[in-house]
Amino acid sequence: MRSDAVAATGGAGRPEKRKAITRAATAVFGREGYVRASMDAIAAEAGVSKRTVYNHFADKETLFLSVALQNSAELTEAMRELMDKHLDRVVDLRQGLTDFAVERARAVLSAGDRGALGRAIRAEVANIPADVLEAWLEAGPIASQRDLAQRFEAIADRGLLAVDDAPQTAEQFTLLTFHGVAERSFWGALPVADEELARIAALGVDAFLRIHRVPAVR
Amino acid sequence: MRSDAVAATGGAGRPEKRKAITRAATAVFGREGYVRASMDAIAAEAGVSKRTVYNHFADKETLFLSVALQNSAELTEAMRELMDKHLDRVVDLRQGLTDFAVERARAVLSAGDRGALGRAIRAEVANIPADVLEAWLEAGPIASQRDLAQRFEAIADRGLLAVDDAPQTAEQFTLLTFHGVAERSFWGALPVADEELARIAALGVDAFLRIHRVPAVR
DNA sequence: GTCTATACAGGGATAGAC
DNA sequence: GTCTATCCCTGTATAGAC
Repeated sequence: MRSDAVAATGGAGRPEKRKAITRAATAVFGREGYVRASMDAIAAEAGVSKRTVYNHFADKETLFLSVALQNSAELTEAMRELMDKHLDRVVDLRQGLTDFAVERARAVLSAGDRGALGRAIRAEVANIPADVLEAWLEAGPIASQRDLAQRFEAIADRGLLAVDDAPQTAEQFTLLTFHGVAERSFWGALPVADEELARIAALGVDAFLRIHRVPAVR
Repeated sequence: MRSDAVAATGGAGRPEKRKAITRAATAVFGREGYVRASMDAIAAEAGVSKRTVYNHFADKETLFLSVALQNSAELTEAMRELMDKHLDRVVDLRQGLTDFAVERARAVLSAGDRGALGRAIRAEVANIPADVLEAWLEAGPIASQRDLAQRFEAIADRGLLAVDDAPQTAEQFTLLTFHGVAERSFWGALPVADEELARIAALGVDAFLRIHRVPAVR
């Protein structure tokens, strides 16, 4: 893919049409993947003519990379809200972490096209220009992990957790509570039962707390 | 994809041609992914005519699913050898686990087409018939994890590790020492520096041992 | 009798033209 | 907004070669 694709076409045309196109593109790319998705299908799903699609986005690649970046930022924002809800002012740490783990997994891996596009990107990684991939990572997964690390730092400051390397701690938490389900469901391609999700979150949090338990005061 | 694809065509023709075809298919599917790979390219890479490819495999899908299953079994065998080497008769457990983690990550995620095909499968998961996917999982990831769980049980029997649920322990080990690199490299699509690999393995083993440390005898 | 080489029918895709 | 030029891919068919 070309690296300048994202900036190739500006914001011509009616904004609501543009929004319909990006929504449709997100859904279709998420369902079919980049190669299988057709511009015809996207235009049809957006309820506009194909000409209109090409009026807003120079080509298929531009459209894909554009919605990828947008989706990445949206998902990061959704993650931030989940952290606000479950990790700020937390009293029962185990409960807060478990709830966060469950809701994060559900948000990313469940049916909605939120996370589905992430699958398409992961599948196309080898064909995405390095700078766009970096931007996607930075707006998405990396930003979320950085955010999570900050929460852990705050929790450690309150004496609820033993943390010496916050980013590393956030990484461990994500591995133990999220990646198991992500792998099992192939990043949401296959459905995961809600109980399975809760079971894995609980086990993961348990292991996580065993690593980072605060030494008893004596 | 059709579910009977794997059994669709028998073993007609010269076996060495067949082998060349499967090797080429593994490489091309691994490089390009299922949709982008063309039967022309596979025939060319195998050094046979396209007609010969169709003589051995009914269609593109049959070929793909066939090499997928074969590759899965081969990878499992390679993993088994790594475990034999590093986890049987282990003396320094931390060292053995770390070496295993590093070599496993290298084997699956490094340039060779061993693990590359796994990427193609993960990308196509939504289009693979459930029973074939199950067979692939059973011959590959699941078999390896079961194997690893048995090693941990043996290690626990020797008093080197505290294990109460061996499959769960194997899962945690894989998450902590492998999935971080797998995710970072997008299952081998992007290169990973060898030092990065060693660093993550060491950190993962460290966390793992903290969870499963044998209580001191008193 | 299997393999090579090449050509071809049929379908579908992108992207542009009218 | 439809229509079309151009290309590529799958799978088959038709030649001849070891």
